[in-house]
Amino acid sequence: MNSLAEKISDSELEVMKVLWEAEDALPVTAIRETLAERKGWEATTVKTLVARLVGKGAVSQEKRKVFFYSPLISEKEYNAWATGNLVRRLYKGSVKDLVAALVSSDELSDADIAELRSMFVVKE
Amino acid sequence: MNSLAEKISDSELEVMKVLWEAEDALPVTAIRETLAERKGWEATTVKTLVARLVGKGAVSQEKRKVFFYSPLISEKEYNAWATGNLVRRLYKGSVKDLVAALVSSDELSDADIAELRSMFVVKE
DNA sequence: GCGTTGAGACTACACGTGTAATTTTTTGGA
DNA sequence: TCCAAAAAATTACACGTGTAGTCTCAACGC
Repeated sequence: MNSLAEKISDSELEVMKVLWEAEDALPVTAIRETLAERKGWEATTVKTLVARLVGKGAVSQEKRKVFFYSPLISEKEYNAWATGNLVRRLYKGSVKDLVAALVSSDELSDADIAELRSMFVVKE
Repeated sequence: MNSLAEKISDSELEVMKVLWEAEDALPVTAIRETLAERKGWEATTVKTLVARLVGKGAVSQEKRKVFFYSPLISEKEYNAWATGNLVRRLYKGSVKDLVAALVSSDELSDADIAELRSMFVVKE
């Protein structure tokens, strides 16, 4: 997300998720079906969102019989960027502060904590 | 943030930060001065943001000689909520996935990792 | 008492977002 | 070849946000 793609909105993110789940490029009809089911959105709504994502450079379109769309940024990339954003916004850039906040909040189950601990122990 | 306060925008968050840093309620002039310095904002801009925060229930105003403002939600509370949001939005609610993503991205220095590890080891 | 000054209220305005309807263009089948 | 149905483009519209300007009213100093 080297400033290539502008900010992705909540609704747009839902579209990205559909594209990320697919191994291949998808026609808008496929996206639309998934999102009709998942979010109850109308076909034109989905079209609008896809168009905006293309405009933002987050999705590419390829003209076959019909337009096929694929993500230009990966989920990993986007998540890392968005998470970094949060860390900067709320924790002055300190990832440690973020994790500390998570640990000290009630958001984590004991199982979560155990898993985290094992991550850090195992992790070289 | 039991739906008491609606979403706080980026600019509004800057105001909240000023209020969080103060131990006491602040008149708008104080907020304004800090933000003029910090962000270059005009007095009326700050007023607007403060008013919106009051409208959202995130800040209370108290009439003294002049209005004094104090946060109705704490930084901890807000951060926990916003972080939880991110976890839900991007990591299907799995905090572990978030931390795993952080660890496997290049966002963490070795020192960060070491600190995190010690957090988990010490932490009962 | 009256005017100046600063606080607060009201207004502004463009751009992004959520959510679509309507219009136009293709295209495959009769 | 011409039409219907699907795909794409264009248009819509209200609400939130960033960023202020202007108007009004009260209080303090002369």
